[in-house]
This record gives sequence, C-alpha cells and structure tokens, in this order.
Amino acid sequence: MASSITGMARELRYLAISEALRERLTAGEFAAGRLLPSEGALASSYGVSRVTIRKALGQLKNQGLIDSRQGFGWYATSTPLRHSLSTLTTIEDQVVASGRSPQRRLLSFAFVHASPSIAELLGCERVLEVSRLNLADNEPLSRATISVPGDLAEDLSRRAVAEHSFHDLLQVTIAGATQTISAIAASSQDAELLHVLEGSPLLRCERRTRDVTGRCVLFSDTAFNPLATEFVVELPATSDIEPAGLTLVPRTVTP
Amino acid sequence: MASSITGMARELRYLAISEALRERLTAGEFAAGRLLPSEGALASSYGVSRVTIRKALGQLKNQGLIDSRQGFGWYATSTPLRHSLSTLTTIEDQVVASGRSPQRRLLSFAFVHASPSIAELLGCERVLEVSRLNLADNEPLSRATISVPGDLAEDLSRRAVAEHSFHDLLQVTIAGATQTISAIAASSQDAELLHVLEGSPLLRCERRTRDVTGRCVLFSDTAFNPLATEFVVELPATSDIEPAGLTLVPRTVTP
DNA sequence: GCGTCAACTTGTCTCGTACTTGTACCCTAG
DNA sequence: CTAGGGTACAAGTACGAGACAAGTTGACGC
Repeated sequence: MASSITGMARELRYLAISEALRERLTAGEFAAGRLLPSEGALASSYGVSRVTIRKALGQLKNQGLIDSRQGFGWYATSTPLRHSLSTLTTIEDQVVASGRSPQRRLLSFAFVHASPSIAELLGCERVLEVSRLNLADNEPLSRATISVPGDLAEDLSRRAVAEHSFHDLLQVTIAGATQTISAIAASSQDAELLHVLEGSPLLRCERRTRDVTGRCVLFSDTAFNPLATEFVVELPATSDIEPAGLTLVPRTVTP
Repeated sequence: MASSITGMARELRYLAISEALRERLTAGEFAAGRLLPSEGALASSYGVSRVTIRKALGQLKNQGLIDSRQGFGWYATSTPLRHSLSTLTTIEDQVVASGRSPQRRLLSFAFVHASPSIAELLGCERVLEVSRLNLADNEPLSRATISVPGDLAEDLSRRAVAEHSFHDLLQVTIAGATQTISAIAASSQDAELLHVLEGSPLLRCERRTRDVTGRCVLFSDTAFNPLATEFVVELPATSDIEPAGLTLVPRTVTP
C-alpha cells in the first residue's frame, strides 16, 4: 500500500464535522424531536459546501442519532428520547424489569374501518386494530387494544405483532405521549381474560403516542387488573419547568 | 428576519405557539369547557396567519388538551395545571383551576394508634387521622383519608384541618412525593359518599409525601369517582431532561 | 311561542412565496 | 480514483392571504 499522500494521514472534513455535530448532539444541544439547523446554515457555518454537510449528516444517520424528512429538516432521534421513553414504552419492558417473564397472546389482528373518533385521531379511515393479552409469569396482567394508522402498518405481519412491541416495529421516531388513567368496571370479556369477576374494578389507561411532527401514530386502550398491577408516579418538588407529574383533570365537559 | 443565526437550532412557529398555548392552558387560563379566543383573534394576537394557528391548535388537539366544534369554537377539554408540587398536590387547587368551586366536608378527626404499616412509614405510633370528602360544585369528587405524624399535628385544630390543606398547615418543606394509583371497588361507605353504586370502580390514589430529610410527613389514601375525574400524564416531546413518567409495578399479593 | 337574518365561529379549499431535503450531473485537485 | 466544491432542479414543508361552505349563536321581528 503505497501512500500517495506525502507524510501524514489526511483528515477528512466530513468526518471531522460529523464528530463535531455528534458532540453537540450528545451534549444535548438539540433535544429529541427538535430540528437541527438547515443544511445550508450548517454549510455556511462550517465553511463547507452542502455536499460535505450531507456526508457528515449521513454518518450520523447511519449511527441512528438523527433522521430527516424531505422539506422538513433534520432532527435528533437519540439520547434523550430512548431514555425518557424507556419508562414509557412497553409493558413487557417493565415486567422484565420487575424480574418476571412476559408473555403475549394475540387476541385479534385485523384491518378495520375505524370509529369516527379514532379515524380523526389517527388521520385515516383504515386502521390496524390489534388486541392482545399481556401476561407475566403466566398470570394475566392486562388486555390492550392498539390502533395503528393503516399506512404505517402495511408491512406488519401477525407474527411480528405477536412477538414484538409496536415501538420496535414502527419505523417512526416517537416524540411523546399523553396518558389518561381512569377506572372502569370489567366487561364480561375482560373479566374472563383477566381472571376477575365481571364488574370488578379495572385500571384503564388510554395512551396517544405522537411522532416528531405531532401526528398520532399509536392509540392504545389498556385495561389492567388492579390486583396484579398499579401505577407509580414520582413527583419531584424541584420541577422548575413542565416535566411530567400527574395531573388531575375533570372528565370531559361538553358546553 | 434576524432569527437565522447559523449555529442555532431551527424552531417552527406553530410548535412555538403550541407550546405557548399549552402553558397558558396548564396555567389554568382557560378553564375546562371554556372557549379559547377565536382562531382569528389568536392569529392577530400572535402575529401569524390562521393557518399557523390552526396547526398549533391541531397539535394540542392531538394531545387531547383541547377540542373544537364547527361554528362554535375551541374549548379546553381538561385543565392540566402544573405548577410546583404544592399546587399539584392539593385537589382544591386543581378544582379551582378547572373553574369549579371546591368544598370540603370533614368526616372524622382523631388521634389514633396507627396500624403497624403506617406507624413504620411515619415513624411514630400516635398519628392524626383525618377523613374528609372533597366536592366540586357540590358534586362529590373524592374521599381522602390522611395520616400525619402526631408530633407534627399537635397544633392542628379541627377547624384548621377543615378549612385548609395539609400542605399549607404543615410547617415543613416538602421535597417530593410518591403516588401509587390503582383501582378498587367502592365500599358501602365510599359508595354513599361519592354517590355511586356499591362495588363500582373507583380510582385509588395512595400518596407518600416526604420532606427534605426524606422523612414521610404525610400519608394519604384517596378514592376518586372515575366518572368525575381521571389522571393525565404528559410525556412532553420538548423536554430536554427526562420526565418522571409512569412506572408499572407488580402488586405484592397479600393473602 | 316561532322564523329569519346577521354576525360570528370552524372547516376546507385555492393560490403563492420562501425554505427545506433529495438527487443528479459536472467540475477541480491531489 | 476519491474528497470535495458548485450548480441546478424536483419534491416536500412552512407559512401567508384569501375565498367560500357550513355550523352556532343571538338579536330582531312577528
């Protein structure tokens, strides 16, 4: 290997820029879901052309740190996101964390004509509606009914849904979610599934998961057996800005 | 536009406005069921077009905070206020913020010999145990049973407890709290108090409030009527720091 | 009471401009 | 050959200014 370059190794500019951007990303300069400066702005700020910037951004994309959409921009996908959503994500993860082994039983898997409210929420008429029973150590834990926009669910197989969580299956960056917790009486179906008496109290958790554009990409309605599970919230007193906490809200008022 | 500083992250106007509106909503500026300013008014007040306002409102609608009816207007579906912990903890403040007037009815007030578990939690045998019914606009909202260490409750009168929250009465700085949410069936007493049928599902909220030293200074056990209230957890997209989130924990089954 | 109309509101659509990423194709220097 | 610069164009998004339909409300006249 005859080095055609005299003396020393050449420093590739796009790699250097990629490194610099990676440091800014991991330093938290660009929070999850937030937009990076445009390619043009980065190019002039680093004194290089857009070609080089795109090569640098491509590196970071391959590392899974950022992603882009045409006409929209580049946005951070990684660090703060995975952490904050790891607690939110799947029931399975939390079951594993509690030292038990999770199982799933697929109850239904069908593309259906969505109800008006769900169609409006997800922005499309055809949705994939999946119902499944979550178990921990063979004990029934919860019944979840999940609705996904049809266009996002085209490539999902029955097996894939049975074996993986939607957070892993969906090829979108999840930016946030809103959870509403209430209590309901067990229907006859839920009672049978969760091994409780019909009419006994269940914890109901309704979750709307959004991607970076604010579109709702996942709607789930889960009924927990309160004898097997409960929710815990930590309320730090030091919260200066908005983060989390539980809020008590009055039930739907129609004026 | 002097906003194009090359190093800064881009910000989208509709997201910025959505954030601003969300803060105004959570600050209780628009009580539940109340109308927001019209799109046109918001547009001129923020100096943007109706298109941008509608996109910002769409974000909040996706988050379930507001909704609209054609020809009528936009209205808040909930009033998630999120100030400090002290405002968050008392139910009365949240009722006030939702535009309703809170009332209290003292059910019991007694220094009792605590049960072993509560005695261990609060670190003393003699505790003040207070039971009261919380109402909003004369509708029963929740039944709360609160336990306070005896040494902290020496100066508390029956009238003081009836008229003020413990967060105002206790002369300690509160550092945080842990809240556990579950569902239970209404006992005959709770059913009568909350105007529901015996055995119907109730939201149960158990809260352990700690002072700066980590000592538990307040233990409350509250049963909510789920038809009148529900809990909302927001996992915000724009939070740079990790939100607290919800944790699912297995119930320790005691036979 | 009841009907009509004007003045709102949101919902939806059309343009148009500016900006963004995606992609291609050509150029230069080592 | 590769790293990099320059350019041009397509396609998507953000945003603005409207115009118009459709729903709600309240006032006016009867």
